[in-house]
Amino acid sequence: MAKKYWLMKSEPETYSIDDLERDKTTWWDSIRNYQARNFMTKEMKVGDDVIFYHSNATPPGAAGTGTVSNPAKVDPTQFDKKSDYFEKRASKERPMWFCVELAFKKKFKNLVSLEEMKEQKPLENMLILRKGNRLSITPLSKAEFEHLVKLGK
DNA sequence: GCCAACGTTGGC
DNA sequence: GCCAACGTTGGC
Repeated sequence: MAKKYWLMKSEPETYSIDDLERDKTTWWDSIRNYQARNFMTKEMKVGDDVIFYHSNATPPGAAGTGTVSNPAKVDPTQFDKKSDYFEKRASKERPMWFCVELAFKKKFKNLVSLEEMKEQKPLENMLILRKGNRLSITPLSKAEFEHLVKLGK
């Protein structure tokens, strides 16, 4: 299957592109949204390219790139009673939530702010720009991905 | 299976 | 801190 492209949101106060650069890879756990989960379990493949997006930031925007480095596995945080992400409906036999591993690729020299993205004709169909969109993982076209990389250089 | 209430996200 | 948008929950 052809390589896909994704945009993954994170609040930099929680986990930023700098954290990913330091860690090299991270498991994208604690996702509690069915649509995002289904992207991870059904559509994301090792080698897919990812835009790392800073939400709830000043300013919000695309901060860098990564790549999917491991396919979806069971998200361990759903079994941790002390975690905010504990899921009482889940069991080891029937886990509900999954996570992929993301590897650092590049930090953008220039953060591509949300404001800048809105001005870009080639990006006008991006889901992230749609008002009220809260989905933390969204698919991108190859052209959108490449345009963002160009702007970030 | 509908839908109102509620909680969360995220830009501003 | 406000509020619009949207997903989820739960009563019926």
